[in-house]
Amino acid sequence: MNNEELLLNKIKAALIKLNIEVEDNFIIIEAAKDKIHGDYASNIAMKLASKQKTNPRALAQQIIDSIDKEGLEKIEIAGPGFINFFMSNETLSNVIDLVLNTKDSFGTNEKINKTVNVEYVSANPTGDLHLGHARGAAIGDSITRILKKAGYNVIREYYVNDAGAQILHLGESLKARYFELYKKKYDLPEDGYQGEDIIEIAKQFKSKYGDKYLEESDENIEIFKDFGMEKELDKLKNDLDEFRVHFDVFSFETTIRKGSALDDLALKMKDYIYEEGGATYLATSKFVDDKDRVIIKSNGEATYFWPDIAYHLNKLSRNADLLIDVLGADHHGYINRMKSALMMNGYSKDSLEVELIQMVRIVKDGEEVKMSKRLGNAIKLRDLVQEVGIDAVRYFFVSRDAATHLDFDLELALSQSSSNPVFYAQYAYARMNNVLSLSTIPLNNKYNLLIDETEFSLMKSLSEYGKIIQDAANERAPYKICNYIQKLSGYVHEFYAKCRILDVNNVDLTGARLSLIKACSIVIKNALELIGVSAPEKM
RNA sequence: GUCCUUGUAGCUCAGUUGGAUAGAGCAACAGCCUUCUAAGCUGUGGGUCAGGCGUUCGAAUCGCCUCAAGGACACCA
Repeated sequence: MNNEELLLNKIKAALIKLNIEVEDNFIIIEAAKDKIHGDYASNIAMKLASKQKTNPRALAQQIIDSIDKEGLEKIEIAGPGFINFFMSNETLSNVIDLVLNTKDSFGTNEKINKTVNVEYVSANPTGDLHLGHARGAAIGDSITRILKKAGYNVIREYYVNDAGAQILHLGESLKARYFELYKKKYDLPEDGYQGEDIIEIAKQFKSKYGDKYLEESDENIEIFKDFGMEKELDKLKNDLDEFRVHFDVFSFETTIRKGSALDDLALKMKDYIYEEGGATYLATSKFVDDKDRVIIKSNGEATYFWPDIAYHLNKLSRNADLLIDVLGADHHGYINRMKSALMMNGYSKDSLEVELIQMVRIVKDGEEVKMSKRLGNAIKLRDLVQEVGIDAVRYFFVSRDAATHLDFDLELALSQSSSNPVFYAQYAYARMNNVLSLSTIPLNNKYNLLIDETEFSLMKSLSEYGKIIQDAANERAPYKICNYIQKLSGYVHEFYAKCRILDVNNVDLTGARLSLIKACSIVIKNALELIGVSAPEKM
């Protein structure tokens, strides 16, 4: 039990004694900003005063009178009616043993019987991942790690749109490059891909098939499509793997559309489908969309929306209680459209949640760098990782709320300067690790010797970890983990600068301090893992 | 025009779901290494929380209006 929970239970018990009933989440315990106000504070008396027809300070006094004071140094009423709690040193230090005993599972919440399917990246396998994908990958992956830590069952999923025009262009582009290798001409489509990678794949195609597919006719295009996609997808998987982003399931549009799947779906949803001007519409405006959407164009082709509905239903049918899509911010209009379609099938509006990732603007020399995937001159994830390292890229991309625009300053990212906050945290970890490895003094639990202000800051900060994970999970907000890491690392550096840890003349204090920094190193490493950043033993 | 996101120190951003004197980092300035890693620490300066009105014991946070920036509003993906 952490300090907040301890106090919450105490307040709850006191309120019951006073015959006041409240919901658990009505009671708020917050860490005091100023030491004068103790360690923790609650505004419960002020929140309840008007309901109880009394004044806040009087109610606060009543609560204090009936509260169990074990583990507390003292309790005070302050200001308009705050109750300030001063914890005993022993209570504060409990967290050290808790961390040392539970190790990596510290901060893990009890299993929640809920399965969340998180879909992210889902870039078409027609080229390399660029920075926009990278932010989605970093955030999506971190969200899955945090949700798992918070106790959810998580399915990490990638959707491949392998049935559309883009893959056809890929096949044609590959075919053109393949023909080139035999000095033959095959017209590259206008929207074809020009990247170098296609030439490379063409060579692989040649070494596998030789000159077997040199006919001009379109009949063999499937061979090129499949081959190209497989190679491109392998590349994406490799890049993502290196970026520490992994998936449990890859779903393919062609599989979703197999056989009569879409026709069956149309039959099932027929009450909401109508034709107008040659096109087929879905009446999404009957639910939460502002207008109806085309699902089959007048030329007979399905829009992307239509198989996407089948896909989302497929995900839900696979034992998922909640779907989270991590998408680019340009998909804003997509949200209510898809929610409406799911509602038509009896799911609630909240069965789908979309995390929009705002654009990454790339700035160089004070000017925005535009990129184009087709022209092959985009800044690739792979290149960036090579320049600045995986840790910096991953940290940088999740360090802010997904909904805010991110200016990625190339010079800043490419220069390995100390302004990168990831070093601050890793350095804190490496320092502690270094001390632990140098010491021959055994760890002990004489925590009553830990009385420095910086030591209490560390203990309180450790105690907060579980709540931070809960918050980050509930709000799908990895940046909250970053903020926590910065705060805890800061306390570590302060402590390190102020308190000498190793002292052969004071084995008791040294042992207690070693226990404390061991606990800190466990939590920092753990928190860094949640955002996919490594914790180096040495720097 | 409608909708979404954003607006906090010179810059980049936090702000614990409405709490006490609004905080970090970078940048500037002044200090701290014969002792565990100075990629660090300590201190100083820096604010009309875009603006206005409202809600209440209490607002950066909630509501309405105005202003500004970016994005979305396809038989594109």
